[in-house]
Amino acid sequence: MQQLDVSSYLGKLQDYYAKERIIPSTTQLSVLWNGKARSWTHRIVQRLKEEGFLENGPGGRLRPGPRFFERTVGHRIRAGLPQEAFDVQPELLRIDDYLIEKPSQTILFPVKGDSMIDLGILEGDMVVIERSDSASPGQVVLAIVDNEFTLKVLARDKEGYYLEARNDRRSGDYLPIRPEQKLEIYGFYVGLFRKAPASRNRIGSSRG
Amino acid sequence: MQQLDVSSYLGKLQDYYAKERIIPSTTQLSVLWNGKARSWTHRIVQRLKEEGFLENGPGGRLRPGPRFFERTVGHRIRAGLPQEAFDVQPELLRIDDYLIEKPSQTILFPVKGDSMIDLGILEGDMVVIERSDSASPGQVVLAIVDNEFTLKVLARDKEGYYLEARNDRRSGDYLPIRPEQKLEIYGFYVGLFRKAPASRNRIGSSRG
DNA sequence: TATTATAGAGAACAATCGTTCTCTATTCAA
DNA sequence: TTGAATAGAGAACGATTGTTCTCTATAATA
Repeated sequence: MQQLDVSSYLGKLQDYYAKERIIPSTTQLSVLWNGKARSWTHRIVQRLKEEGFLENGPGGRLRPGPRFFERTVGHRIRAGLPQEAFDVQPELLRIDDYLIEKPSQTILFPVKGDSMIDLGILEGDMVVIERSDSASPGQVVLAIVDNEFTLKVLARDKEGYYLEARNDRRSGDYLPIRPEQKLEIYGFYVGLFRKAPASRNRIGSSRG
Repeated sequence: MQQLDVSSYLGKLQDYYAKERIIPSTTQLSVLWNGKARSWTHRIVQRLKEEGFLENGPGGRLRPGPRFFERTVGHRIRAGLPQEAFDVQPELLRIDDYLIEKPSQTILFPVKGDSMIDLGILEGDMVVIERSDSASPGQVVLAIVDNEFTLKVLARDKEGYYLEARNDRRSGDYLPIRPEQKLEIYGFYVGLFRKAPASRNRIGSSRG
């Protein structure tokens, strides 16, 4: 009548995955889980699948399921915290996987200037751009204007497509850009990442 | 005498992996690469291994190699010609390595609220936190207040340490937090990443 | 023209795969 | 004490695996 404690098996598997980046086969899992029989291993795998930690990819191979990357902060470090503040282990999740859907059509771009600051896009950020010739109004796009790349919001009115900045405080400096002929779009914005410069963090604690 | 263009094969494989989170078997790769013979597929895989895009994990299975997650970084100025990428080698970057220095001491944390919006940290962003019990004034820290995690700027005055928000427009809503006893710091902010929700992108092109 | 590398087909190998079956212990609750 | 669930062993299945052969056809080079 007791519950099968699947978590110790899962823990070992997660550690293995963090190191090898592969879900092992049943045979190898048996070894990893202290040499149990393959049939038994298979049964545990079934449980992990039912609970969403594993799933079958194409070809019957195992792969991480949606819950595989979960881990609770409280459990690991602060048992006292009642809050279910679960986070994600960076060893398990690749940020890359999270941000990029079509690697072959994705390019990273460093952001210049503060024209998109209202969308939380700062100078020095790296934006993730998915290549595309076209986009919809309202989308953030990387366009080519005067032989330079520029990140702006695509907009449209009766006169056609144009580009808008997103910086209310300096809206006078960033007037809408209307192309002379064709508006050339290079791709659209799908995400960004930012490394906080140690220096920027330390800039005084006084607020304007 | 011509070079085998392995990059188109690699691109398809990278796209597949981004979707399925598995490197397929030789047989499946043959299908993915437009139905080539298994022996030929195997030869291409060998090349990808030589170049560091793939490698053999335990059990002979394929897994992503060290170069598999490299992404190209564009530069601001567009090279004069419509065709980019001639003999100039593009700069490559691995997002995970860029953001995370100490994986075992790093956690990812989802941002709640807009209290740090002036630093470009928005609701729904994932912040990269490096564990530490202490921090310097001016640093952005993840602290524990009232049994909840909160991301704020660490500050200090004659009365001691306290936490500040960074939201000028709603500064009245985010008053400095002064702990009753000890200020408990969980770690400090080293970066963030953000996936642009498709819906957020489409929110109208009109500006307040 | 002869040569060489690319691009591909097809067969064959032992090894491993996931899965299913039947058979024991052990443990715990009714 | 009985029954049922857990925990595990072991054998066996056909399918798929990675790999290695040998054999063509094409295309570019020397």
